[in-house]
Amino acid sequence: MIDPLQELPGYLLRRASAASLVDLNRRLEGLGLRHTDAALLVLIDANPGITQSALGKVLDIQRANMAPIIARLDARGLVRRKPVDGRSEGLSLTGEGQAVLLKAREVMDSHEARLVAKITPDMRSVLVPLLKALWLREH
Amino acid sequence: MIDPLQELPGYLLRRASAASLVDLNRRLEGLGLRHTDAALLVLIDANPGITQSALGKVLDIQRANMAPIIARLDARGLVRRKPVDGRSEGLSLTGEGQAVLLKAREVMDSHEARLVAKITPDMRSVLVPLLKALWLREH
DNA sequence: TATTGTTATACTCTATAACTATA
DNA sequence: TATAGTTATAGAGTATAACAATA
Repeated sequence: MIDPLQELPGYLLRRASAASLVDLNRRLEGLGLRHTDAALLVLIDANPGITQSALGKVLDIQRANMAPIIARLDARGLVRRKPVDGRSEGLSLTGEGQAVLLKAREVMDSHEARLVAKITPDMRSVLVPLLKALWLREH
Repeated sequence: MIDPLQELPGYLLRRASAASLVDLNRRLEGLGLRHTDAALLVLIDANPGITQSALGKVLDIQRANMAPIIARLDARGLVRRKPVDGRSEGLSLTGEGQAVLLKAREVMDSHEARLVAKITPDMRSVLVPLLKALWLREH
């Protein structure tokens, strides 16, 4: 089997990401969360009062797609909505939301640790700046 | 805005991959291909006679999902099927398929070049082994 | 029994358009 | 006019189950 894709960084990036994501979602299953839910809990916790649309901009999720996600977190009692002005609502975590976040952070942290454990210390030292650079849009 | 996700390699991996994939798919649009189609053309070209199920194993696409993808490439006249035994068919590129692959390779190569151009030479030297290592399943 | 290709189907994720109410 | 939230909907991508034909 000749696989010319094996030397393409873009392809490898995609496969590594997909594999990591499957792993993370599997491990979050027990908490009834998807990776996006976990990311949202982290962001709301770090920025109490943040709005749906601001969260959507950070995570590149459109307003229309944010609505049902936040509605679900709200219905589960993890998130609280408090009107900021007449049209937007500031979000914050409930006590239950904070408790779930704690467990989600454990899952995320061990997931990250497993990921980083796969590479050498040399690679580890450039990993974050490397991925941030790859993420940047060209102009 | 405090964003604790910015320091998580797994999160950055996902965002970098998603951004890169959107870019690639946009650039393949003119050829009427998705990134998966392009990957399949590359693999079929490099391994004439390969079967659907073998391709699915390489790309982690299930048999059930391969069927309509190959059927579409066949209907477009890019791929030819030749029975290997009574149940499996060896795939190869038609002349038209090879012509489209040439253009797809141009798109892919420039996409890869743009991606690699975002990072420093230091990072470049470890990029492929780094991503391969991240991709590996733990045991 | 196991494998190849296929169909049907359901679920998630994503994208667009349109509506409301508010600024 | 522009923005925040929402609803509806369509398109991908992905997952499982089941079937026929063949090994």
